[in-house]
Amino acid sequence: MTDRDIRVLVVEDEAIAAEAHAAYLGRLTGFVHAGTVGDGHSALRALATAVTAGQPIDLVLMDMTLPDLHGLDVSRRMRAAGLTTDIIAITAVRELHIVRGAVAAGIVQYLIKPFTYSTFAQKLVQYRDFRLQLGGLSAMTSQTDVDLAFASLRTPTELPRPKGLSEGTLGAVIEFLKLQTVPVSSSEVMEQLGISRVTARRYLEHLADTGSLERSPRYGTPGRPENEYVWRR
Amino acid sequence: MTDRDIRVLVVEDEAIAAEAHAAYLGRLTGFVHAGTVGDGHSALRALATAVTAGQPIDLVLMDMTLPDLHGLDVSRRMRAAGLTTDIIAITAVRELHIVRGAVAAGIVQYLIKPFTYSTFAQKLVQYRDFRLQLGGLSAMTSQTDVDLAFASLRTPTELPRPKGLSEGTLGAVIEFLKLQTVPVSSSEVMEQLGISRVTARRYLEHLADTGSLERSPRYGTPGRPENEYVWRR
DNA sequence: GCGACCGTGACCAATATGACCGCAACAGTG
DNA sequence: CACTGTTGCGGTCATATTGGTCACGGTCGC
Repeated sequence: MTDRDIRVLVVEDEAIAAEAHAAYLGRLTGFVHAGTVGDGHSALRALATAVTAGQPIDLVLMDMTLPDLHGLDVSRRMRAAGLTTDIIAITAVRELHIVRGAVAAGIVQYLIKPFTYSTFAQKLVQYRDFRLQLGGLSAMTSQTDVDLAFASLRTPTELPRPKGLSEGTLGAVIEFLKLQTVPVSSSEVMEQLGISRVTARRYLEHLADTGSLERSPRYGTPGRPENEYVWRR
Repeated sequence: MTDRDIRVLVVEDEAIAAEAHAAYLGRLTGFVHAGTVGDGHSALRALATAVTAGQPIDLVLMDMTLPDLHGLDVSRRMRAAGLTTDIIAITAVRELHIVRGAVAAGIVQYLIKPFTYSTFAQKLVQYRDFRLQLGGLSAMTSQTDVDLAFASLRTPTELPRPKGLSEGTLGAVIEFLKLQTVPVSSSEVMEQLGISRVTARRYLEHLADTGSLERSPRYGTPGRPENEYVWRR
């Protein structure tokens, strides 16, 4: 299913934005810019011809504010036409009230303008991972497997800093972890940074939950296994 | 938006299962069982009349195997009719290949039969939280807010884990077993994962008891027969 | 003085260890 | 050939050990 690149159609009426999206796409591996259209009806036509040409679109980057139709209407018409193409919505802040309908229309991701390249890349990489995970779904039989696949689509990589964590300490912990080449335990973080083990764990766990850290138990010694952490990339 | 109960329509052709779902619903606060239908066309009719009666359905628990239409078709027709009702799909294991289309049809959750009450409750509570979060979204303006709302809908559920077993170790053991093509013994798991034989056996036995693993004794060598385990697909 | 953040210590949980038990293969004896 | 003791290895259990977890209280800044 995903042994080839993901073909992406950009639906955006502003030429500058459309070019930016295409350029962003070019910087990501696994994606191919399959074309750009400026309004809803053109999008529907383009999707149909792509199917008849044997090169169906896999993903649509759809701006919600189009000259003829609303992006949500385009999505609904796509569904009515039987298309299962995935859609990532691009919307301005003032249109947030349509998030609700977007879920029902089968929109997989939501990008709020203006966005940076890293945000854009993050969302598309998540989508790519989701497809990869679904690709191996034939062998999956459990609720957990499906949950995991869905989760890879909709987990924010950047949680806001919860209560009990301070900016300064968090920065220090991150900085320390980035310098390490081998996994470190909470005790080592405690020693090196001069903070208590409990505090060190608070920050390490938060970073692990948000996906910045890889967490794995360390065995071999008697006693409860100790978690060790590595900075991801 | 969510200052009232969530009205739920059960679409299920087997009477026993339908009753079970309704009963489960009754045990959850914030949900109201708005009716039960046994096939796709009845579902579409019921949804339409609910709208004209001024009491629209908020959520459909849709079995995928229906006597007249496939649940996925019913979902598509709902979208084509302009309904933004949310859908939780209920499916058997052998239908897993339709997960892909389900996303595009705007299906928010996936339940695999047979499921326990706790799994059921977990999914519905997640959905309720999602609605609550969206309800307060009018004042929100950031990408993070939308991400959080979406995440509350699709976070991975951790499988129930009896005492004495840790999340990380269980995951490691499962991962290792999935990679094996031939049955492995507890000693082999011990060596490869660097854990003690006793620990390895605790996890293997648990997985075998819950049905994830096939267990059989291995003879031929001197000494007490050794159990060997295979991941069950 | 109030909230946010961190430390402390008691308690809980998960693991390794080692002694002991059970089972099957093996070898020797009748 | 049958029976029996021996041997070797994995399963089982109790215990020690260590880190994780939680609730509370202190301290610092606003």
